[in-house]
Amino acid sequence: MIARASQLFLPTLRNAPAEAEAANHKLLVRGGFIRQVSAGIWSFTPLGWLVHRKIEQIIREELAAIGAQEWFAPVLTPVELWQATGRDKIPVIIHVTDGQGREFVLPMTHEETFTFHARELQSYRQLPQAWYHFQTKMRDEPRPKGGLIRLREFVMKDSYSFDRDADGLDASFERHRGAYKRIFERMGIEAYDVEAESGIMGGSASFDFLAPAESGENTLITCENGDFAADIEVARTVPRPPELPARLDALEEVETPGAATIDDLARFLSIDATATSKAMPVVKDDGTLVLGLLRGDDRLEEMKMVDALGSGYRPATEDEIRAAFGADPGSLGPVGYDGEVVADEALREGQFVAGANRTGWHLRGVEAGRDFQPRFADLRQSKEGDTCPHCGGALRFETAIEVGHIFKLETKYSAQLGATFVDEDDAERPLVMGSYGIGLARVMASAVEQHHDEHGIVWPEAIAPYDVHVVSLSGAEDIAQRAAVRMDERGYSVLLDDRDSRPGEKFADADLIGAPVRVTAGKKSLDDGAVDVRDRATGAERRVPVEEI
RNA sequence: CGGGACGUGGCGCAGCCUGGUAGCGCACUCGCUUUGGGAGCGAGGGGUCGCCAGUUCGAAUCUGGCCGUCCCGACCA
Repeated sequence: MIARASQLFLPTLRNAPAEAEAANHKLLVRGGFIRQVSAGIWSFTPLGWLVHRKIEQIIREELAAIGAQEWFAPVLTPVELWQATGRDKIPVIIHVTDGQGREFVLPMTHEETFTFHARELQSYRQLPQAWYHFQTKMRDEPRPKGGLIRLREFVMKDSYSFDRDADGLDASFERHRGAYKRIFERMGIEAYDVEAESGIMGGSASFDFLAPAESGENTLITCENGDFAADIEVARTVPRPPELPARLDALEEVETPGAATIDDLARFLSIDATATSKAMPVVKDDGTLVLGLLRGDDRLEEMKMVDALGSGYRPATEDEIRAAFGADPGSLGPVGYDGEVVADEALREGQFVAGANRTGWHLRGVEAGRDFQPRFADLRQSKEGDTCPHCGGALRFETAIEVGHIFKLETKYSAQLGATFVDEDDAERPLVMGSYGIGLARVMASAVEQHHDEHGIVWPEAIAPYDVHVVSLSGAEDIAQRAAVRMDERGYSVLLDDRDSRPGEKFADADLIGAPVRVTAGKKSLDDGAVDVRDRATGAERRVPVEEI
């Protein structure tokens, strides 16, 4: 089909709105793909919806290829279904009440609804099943941001797999993981599947798909040799080896007046920060005080601490610290402390300087196992300078957008909602479930973040709103028309800019809108009976006779 | 929820400090000229200055409250 720009709503802008900061935000608004209605709430214009639908169709095709079946499940969901799983209490869930006082939830994902339907699965003979739909999701985001990156309302593709056992789930999970890789590859989006936190979804394992992008909210770590990729929250990378002074046979007290920070301490003792340790007393949800211990140059990764403690926590107050250690913060250490000590793996080998639990004093030569008995855990946050745990290669740290997340839910939802089946041995068992999401708007944002230049968007072919953008300049309308028809007949989607405006304006809009190929018909090419075909990505242009395009 | 910034026509901005009847660029309408990277001339249209109160003869401008949007943090399938 040939779309005529003169008849379309194509609201391109010369300037981005002042509040736009992220590349996807600026360019999608300027290019006329999206318009904001409220914070985190956007309309897709006809142009933007073309892209959204292309993304949707690629996802649909790849899910069909693994045998998943498309549904359409409602947004309005009786609250009782969510009370059964306890998720009605999640703060970001939006609740509504109808005119008769009935309560509903506007879901952020559809585990409850699909598990409700899965009650109709009766026998292992019907398994496995994989169901999905595209539906609007709602989240009461406290802080929407970054254009399409963090939204209060957005379309998600969410799938749910139902298996009879863990092996079945593993297979379903891997099928989805493979489909996701193909989806992002087809869309021209660089994305990595990395281990992730399961958060409030629960379940036994989960993987994020992270697309490197400047305005992303996650930090992705990748190895230069391509054998490692992880989210910083769970990454276990190799820290720089410590520079330790000569070993001591026994502890040695040293006065360190006024040395309250690791920097002070290292300078005062003329040692490297890697030869020190850092004490982080925290209080668990149950009120227990635990001493976290890190190497001096490391920072605590809070998600890891939660995992290590098996509980939420908060930093201890100064009063609690004095009561437990008898010293001020800044002179705390594990030696002589009678509570639990959780030490980072980096402190397993070697001797470090630690606080002496006596204000203004430290201990040299502190050695785990000899001077204190810690439980070891991975607590440190990966940082620049760490090396790859597989090959020792250099690591790259970059921000990334979470475009997909896949979970092994096991039987969490099926057990709570009574979705059971009868197995081969006549036993009734809960379905073993997985759930798999992709945020379409985030995919669109990622594509723009990864593919743009100073002039506008450079859409990957598979999700471009149009395949070809024909610029019709005055005097060459006929040849432009012929070129458009020819492209159309060859199966390309064509945007024909037949508006009565100046060449510069048309070129600027073509760059902004970002179709992969631009075809210009104007006086220059007219004499040759030709058009100029330009590649949006490279800018390479060549003159081609109309009959040959 | 804490910190910061901003709110003046569709978009970008000035005016506010020092109160006096709202302006610029782009866009829009009409006419003429122009046409390979955001044209020129002429004539026009469009704004409760976020909202509410207060001070004042008079408020876009000063004061108070509220709302909205963006950024940082908290939070985050």
